[in-house]
Amino acid sequence: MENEKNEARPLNFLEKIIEDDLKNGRVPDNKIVTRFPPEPNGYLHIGHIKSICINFGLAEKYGGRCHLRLDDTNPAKEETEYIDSIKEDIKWLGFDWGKYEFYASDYYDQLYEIAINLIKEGKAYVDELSAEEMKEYRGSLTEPGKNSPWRDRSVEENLRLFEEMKKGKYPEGSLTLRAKIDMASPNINMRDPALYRIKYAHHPRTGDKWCIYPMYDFTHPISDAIEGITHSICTLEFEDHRPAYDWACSIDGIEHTPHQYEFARLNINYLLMSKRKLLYLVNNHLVSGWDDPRMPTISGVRRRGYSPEAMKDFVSRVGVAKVEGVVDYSLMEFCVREDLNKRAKRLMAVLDPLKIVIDNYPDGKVEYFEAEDNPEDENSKKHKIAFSKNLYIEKEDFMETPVKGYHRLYPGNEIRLKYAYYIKANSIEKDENGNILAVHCTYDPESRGGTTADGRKVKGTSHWVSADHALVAEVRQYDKLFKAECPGAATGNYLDDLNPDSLKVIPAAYIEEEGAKAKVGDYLQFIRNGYYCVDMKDSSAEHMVFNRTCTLKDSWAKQKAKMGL
RNA sequence: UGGGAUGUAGUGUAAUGGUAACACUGCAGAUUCUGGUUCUGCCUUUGGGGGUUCGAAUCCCUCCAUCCCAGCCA
Repeated sequence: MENEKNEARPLNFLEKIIEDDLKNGRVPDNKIVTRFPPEPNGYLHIGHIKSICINFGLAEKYGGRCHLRLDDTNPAKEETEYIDSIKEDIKWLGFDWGKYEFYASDYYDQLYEIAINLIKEGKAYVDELSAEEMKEYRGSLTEPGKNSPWRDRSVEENLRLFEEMKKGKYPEGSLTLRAKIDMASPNINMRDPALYRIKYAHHPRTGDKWCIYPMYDFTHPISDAIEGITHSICTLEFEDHRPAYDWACSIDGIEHTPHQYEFARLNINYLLMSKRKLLYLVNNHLVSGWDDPRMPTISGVRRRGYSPEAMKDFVSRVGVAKVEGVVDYSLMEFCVREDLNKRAKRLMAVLDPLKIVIDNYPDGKVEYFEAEDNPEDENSKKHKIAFSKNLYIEKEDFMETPVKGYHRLYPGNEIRLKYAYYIKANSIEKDENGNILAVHCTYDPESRGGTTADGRKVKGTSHWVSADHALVAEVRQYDKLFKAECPGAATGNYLDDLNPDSLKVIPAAYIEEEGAKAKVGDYLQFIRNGYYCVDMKDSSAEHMVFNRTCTLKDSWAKQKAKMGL
């Protein structure tokens, strides 16, 4: 099913490059090797799904392999918790790196040796410039930089200093090891980039073994080279680093030469993908955590009830290119709905109840009707639904004085209760303030099962539950976290665009009994209400909690809006 | 103002010298025991200006717009 959809798609620019490389024998053993290299400093988000799908997807498609490499070169920011969540998220998406799990820190010894050789070749030096001084010496975007006064130390002195740096003789920030490239380069990344800095931080994997840590521009290309990566795919902001990447790959002793390619990262309107901003939301309890169902994290969308297949379909539809754009949220919702429509089990749930009394239905009588689990599935199973005299329907399915175009229940109008009977509204029971307490109806016994012998049609079909049989559960109605397409665009502060209605809790919704069987991971549709899932954290057998994954398309709501209602 | 990149319907992505298309959105209609699904139709596109060519989204020149880069972050 998934493959059919992908087959028709044209090649993206990376696939073209790879096919060309393969065709021209530029790939060792004709096996491409890619890698997904997250820094374990936060939770993966939807943007990472694109990168994961590209890297693992390309490897799958061309019979190569994809490495998982945790880019752990900055112990100040990285934590084991993040490593674990990253692995879980990739697995959830259905990708498997097998034995190819690596850490940049696996290469610390090799990197150190390479640095020593660089020094010996006069291609690296220990600098004593402070951070501020280094900034000054770097020049600006328009002006060239100038050489550090420490640039021309002897090899011996550099070797000694670097050795001492490693041994912990110097405080943080006092010394760096720098590549000797070109302080006048128009590309700032080539103005003697730092290779190593001193950092007295506990590393999640190497502990306190090291107090000097290699920088990205040094570590990444060499890690790629060591692992035999053929196509090192990253996002656009690293384009400027490609010369540095190529510089590192050309260091003596590096035999394998990987190549870097850049694609545009995924942006989606109404969503924020910045780790810093997401972290703020978490720390300030504006959401319940990284896995809050409103978060654009992988753990968030998982808990929200999106399926990995839907997310993969989504990024596949977005495509891969070098144009920086913003994808419509509606495309993602489309993918989620399309996926869920095919797989979600249908249940009837009344979220905003209006009591219905079927006056001509015998007291205490209970009938069971059969409901299809999924009408989209030919082999759908069925389940039973209890019907009785006292029912609930949605409040919005009844109007005392109907507006134009309304074809649900109103006095004198006949509708169908799905799978059950036709009913007609007779009278309205109100309290002293005029609030409706119940609507009294009569049912047509001839319409049993939802159709009549005379073949007459009704325009409305409502879902319902039997008041005496319903499961009472909590329902969390999630909506977009931000109400603006580009949060913060108007005021400069994304918090101003937080959607105050992003979560509405319904403490006691009525759900048909079958709902009690729902488990974490099940995909559900509450008929006419939306797609739902069982909350993986807060739901229990005694107190079930359902999350709204997304709404159904609602053309009636649109029509009403147009009429100004 | 230095360097690097990118401009194709509202959005995303194809078309690499030969009829500009696919998907989403939007709009209209049909079907429907979910105002869902499904089906049909409609809307709208090559940033501007030159040039090469029988022919340009595609090649050349130029202008414009947008994004990225001055961490001892990745």
